[in-house]
Amino acid sequence: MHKQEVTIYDVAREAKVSMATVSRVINGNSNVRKETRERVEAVINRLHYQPNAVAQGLASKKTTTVGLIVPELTNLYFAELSKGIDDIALLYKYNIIISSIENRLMKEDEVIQSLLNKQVDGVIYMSNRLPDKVANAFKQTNTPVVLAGTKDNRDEFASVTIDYQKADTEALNLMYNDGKKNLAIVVGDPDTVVNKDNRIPAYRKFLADHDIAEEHIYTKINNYSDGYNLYSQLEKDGVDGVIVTRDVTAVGILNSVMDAGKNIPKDLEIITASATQIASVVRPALTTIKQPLYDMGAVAMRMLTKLMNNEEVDGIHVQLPYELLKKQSTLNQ
Amino acid sequence: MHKQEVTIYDVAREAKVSMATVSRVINGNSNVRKETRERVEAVINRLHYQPNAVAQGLASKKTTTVGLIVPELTNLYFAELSKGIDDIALLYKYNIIISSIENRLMKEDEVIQSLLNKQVDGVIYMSNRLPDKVANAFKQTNTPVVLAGTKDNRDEFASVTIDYQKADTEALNLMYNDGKKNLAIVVGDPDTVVNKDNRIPAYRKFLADHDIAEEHIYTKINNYSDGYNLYSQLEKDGVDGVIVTRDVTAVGILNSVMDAGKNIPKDLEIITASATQIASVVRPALTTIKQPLYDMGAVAMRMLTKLMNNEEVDGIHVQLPYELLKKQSTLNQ
DNA sequence: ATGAAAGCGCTAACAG
DNA sequence: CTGTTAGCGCTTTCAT
Repeated sequence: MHKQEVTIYDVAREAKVSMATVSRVINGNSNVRKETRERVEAVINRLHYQPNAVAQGLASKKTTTVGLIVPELTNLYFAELSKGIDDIALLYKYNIIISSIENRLMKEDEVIQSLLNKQVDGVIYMSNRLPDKVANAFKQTNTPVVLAGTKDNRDEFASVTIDYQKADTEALNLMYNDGKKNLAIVVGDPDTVVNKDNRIPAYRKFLADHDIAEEHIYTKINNYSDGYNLYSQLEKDGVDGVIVTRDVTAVGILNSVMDAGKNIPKDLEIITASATQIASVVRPALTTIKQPLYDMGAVAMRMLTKLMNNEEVDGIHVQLPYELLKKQSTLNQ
Repeated sequence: MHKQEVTIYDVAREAKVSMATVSRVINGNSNVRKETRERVEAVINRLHYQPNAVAQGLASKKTTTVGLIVPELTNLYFAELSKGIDDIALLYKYNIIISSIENRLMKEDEVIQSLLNKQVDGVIYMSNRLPDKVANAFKQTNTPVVLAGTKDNRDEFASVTIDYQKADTEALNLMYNDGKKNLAIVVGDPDTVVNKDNRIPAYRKFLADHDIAEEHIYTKINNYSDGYNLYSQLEKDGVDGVIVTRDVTAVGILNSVMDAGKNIPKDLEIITASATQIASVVRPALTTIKQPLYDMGAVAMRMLTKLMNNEEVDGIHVQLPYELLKKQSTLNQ
């Protein structure tokens, strides 16, 4: 970067006003006479002046930039959340610094620290774990944070989610009513708040409520091939209905079932807990708990703008409605 | 953002050195005596000092931030490119400001201008169109730009791509050798450089070389349902082999064919030109021109780091090798 | 090897 | 409504 060619000072000189007035014009401050404003604007256009956001940031202590923490870039679940975030960010003129934390090159807290050093005004956090170190960094720098599509057991961070327990219960119930009694749940990391405190308890409660003794919880099933390989186990365990948290995992199971010459949904019903595009284009199409991902992102970002401006927010834990979308991987259509 | 609690000045005072020396320590300048360095580092750790990147940016005129322009967030093609970019960016300690331009709320050049105002050190551009206004903005601000997975007819911007003409020719040839003589090409925007100057010419040349008179070029087919709806037309036109640029579009065609009770690849062969995960999990799996998306992103970002540091680059137009990956949507497996 | 001092480009009291 | 004056927190000559 070379020295900036035209600065606020040049505009001031050409328009025969002080920098302060130019600054007022830029920032839409109403305390400027119409004539003056127009004269300044004319000069701005003539010189093609563009304010230096870094200097603005240093002087005003606001960067109009928010950080986005995402576990993986190549996961449509986060991409769809991000889209909602991005639209609202654009609306409120915030830029987004995105940081994926899947990379083991740098530890998560270093990634977040580097974000904080950039003086972001706020953070949307989509990872399903929030280590103490990271939480402390947020608190120390007094940076507003909103969790999107995930939860934390500390109550202090705002969040936007769905009612995972209710959704899972409803999904299990659907399969149960289809006559499936040997139900299973397939998750990735069993220790995340969403899994440990919501999904798995809901599953266990369902079993208890229906006097089912045998529990089938499969953990650390993270991707397509994990799903594909899991089916032989499911078959061995006599599972006839399964709820899967990641849809690409569900597709792995789906393909495995079909390759084994079995039938979906007759031999196995599948319900996936996140409805990204991938769940709807495979055949048979997957019945899903349709989370309103775009809206969740949008609501999270909107809430963040309020927190950044110290506005009132009514309730920092928002739950949005989901929909149980019946497709071809369950019987009762 | 409140006033920063601990600044370089505090560290200087506590360590009994000048700000200049602290700055040298932070930036790894070797002109600091070992003892002094250690004393300063001790204070930095004790006070938990973190440099303010905004102030650094203003003073040094480098923000260690790059801009990423992406057409859509929810497209795995760009997501996989982005992952390669992100990994290399992390390696060289750059942050990424991502801007999607799918949003019609703000015009593209405004989005780019806002990025430039943030004083990004460079830009990776993934949109398939580069308007004059945008190109001029890049030139005026002297910001290095690398196009990733796309081309521009101006020769001035660096790019990382594959040889689209060669790839398409090879794909067409595969289908031709399978006995398919009524070949078609399906694209989105027909006026992008990649389509207009590469894919479509390659298709036409193939027809000419094989004395095929009838041309089937379908344009503005952008998404799953466009693809799904297109099949009736393809059938009417007697098309028996098709090359599709977007894989989700290809999946639309695929499902439409199957719903019509036809067979893939017997009745229709499909080759998709971008191998994202979605192409590999559907059944039948799609034969694809496998672009090395991750590598393309990584190479683009590496090249950008060189441009930002005024280092030598040998050739600003890089073509990476692709692979024609035969799956179940073509006969000759 | 270290320090003093002058900015980087802008905002924000404060005064008038 | 407008100008003056301090900074914001850091880097970077230029001396020494």
